[in-house]
Amino acid sequence: MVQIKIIIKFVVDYLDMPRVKLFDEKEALLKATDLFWEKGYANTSLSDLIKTLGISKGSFYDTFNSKREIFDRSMKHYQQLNIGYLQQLLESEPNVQQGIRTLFLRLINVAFDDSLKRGCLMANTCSELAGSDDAIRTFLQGHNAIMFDLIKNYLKGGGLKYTTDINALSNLILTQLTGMNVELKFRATKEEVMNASELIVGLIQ
Amino acid sequence: MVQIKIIIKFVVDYLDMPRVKLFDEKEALLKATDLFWEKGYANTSLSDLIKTLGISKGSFYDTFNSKREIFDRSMKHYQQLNIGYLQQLLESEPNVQQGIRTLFLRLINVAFDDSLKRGCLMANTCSELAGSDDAIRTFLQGHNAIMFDLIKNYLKGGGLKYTTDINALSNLILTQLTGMNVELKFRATKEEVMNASELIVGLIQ
DNA sequence: TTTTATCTGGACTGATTGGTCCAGATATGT
DNA sequence: ACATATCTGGACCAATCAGTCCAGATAAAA
Repeated sequence: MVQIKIIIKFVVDYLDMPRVKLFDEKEALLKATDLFWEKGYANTSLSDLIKTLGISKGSFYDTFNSKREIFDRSMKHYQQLNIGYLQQLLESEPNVQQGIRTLFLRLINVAFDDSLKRGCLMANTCSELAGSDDAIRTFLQGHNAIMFDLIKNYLKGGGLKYTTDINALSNLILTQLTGMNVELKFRATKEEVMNASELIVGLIQ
Repeated sequence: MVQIKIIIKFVVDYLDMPRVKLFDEKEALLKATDLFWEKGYANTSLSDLIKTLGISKGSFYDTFNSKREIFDRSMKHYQQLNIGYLQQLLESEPNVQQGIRTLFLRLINVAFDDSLKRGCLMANTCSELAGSDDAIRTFLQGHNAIMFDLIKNYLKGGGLKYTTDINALSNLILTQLTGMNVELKFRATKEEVMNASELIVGLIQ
């Protein structure tokens, strides 16, 4: 730690560095993520971005280079949040049936209570761009594979007695989550979605 | 019929109508539907439209008034196709378990073999616009209700012995179809999707 | 042939797009 | 005080956006 401080001091001395402090780049990325999540890629303009991030056009391009680049970074940031959230949820619930039930219920509650009806950034982007953009398609494929492994390994560790095809069940759960994220934009009540997801929960035994 | 011909002749005489024939409006609408389906609303430009429809800008605005209006008509046209297709499929299969299985399999095959990866126009529009456009949200809600009734009544007529909650099952099927339509844009193989849907089919007994 | 409505293609509008550039303001370590 | 890198805000760019308008071409019934 002392060594690092010495190195930093040396570099700073060497460059004679003024005005070192930047605006908070992580905070800006977080705001951008929220914006893309709400409006989609095409519908988010650069003037939207710099207004929301609270920085100037110059700083924006100095830091993020292009609209597409900050979008890619937003996607990765959102992905990390998503994966971390799922990991934490599954780790805290040893009963796998109850774990998946909670997964559904939390999504329903969060998505339904979101007045902006944003759904899921990954699902939205899949609908908007995966059909025409190879890089996006590959990224989403990778993300799905990660989510799949998390669910599958979780179920595998649950000592299920009657569930024969854990791969199929994992895919079923993931696809249902995707569908729910889309449909919750127009749903009037939570109950029908809850009842449907309970049918899947019933398969976990 | 004779009366109608007389009325038409009278109207034509009265207006002294020249150049009666229009370009094929239905065919143009079909092409527009395909285009919105492939590219989404925002990403479809007016120059895209008139190029694809093969008509001039003047004729376009004479006939369709605005980009939004032809989009609404495209949505309704797509909806009719969708509903008609589902009705026909269900009517032709008395065994409800087999009927739902066929529903899944056909979607998987059609969506997977679509090189344009268009998914479903309704699902795409839901992701793009339902969060911010009240009219679209209401329309999609209505469409979902129609699809729900079709599935529910179909299942109800199947004399199922072990299926207790037909409402929940109908919603489960619809949400799964939505999720599949989204995810099939990045899926590499059909099999995993098929195996997942078979778990739902297994609930129909 | 005349009449008349449709159709075409392009000029045009004002607004917005993503992106570049830069002069001047600002802040920080020396 | 000075040197210097960051930040700002706006001018500017070419391209595109949805939409308007219209003169001239076209075609069909009379």
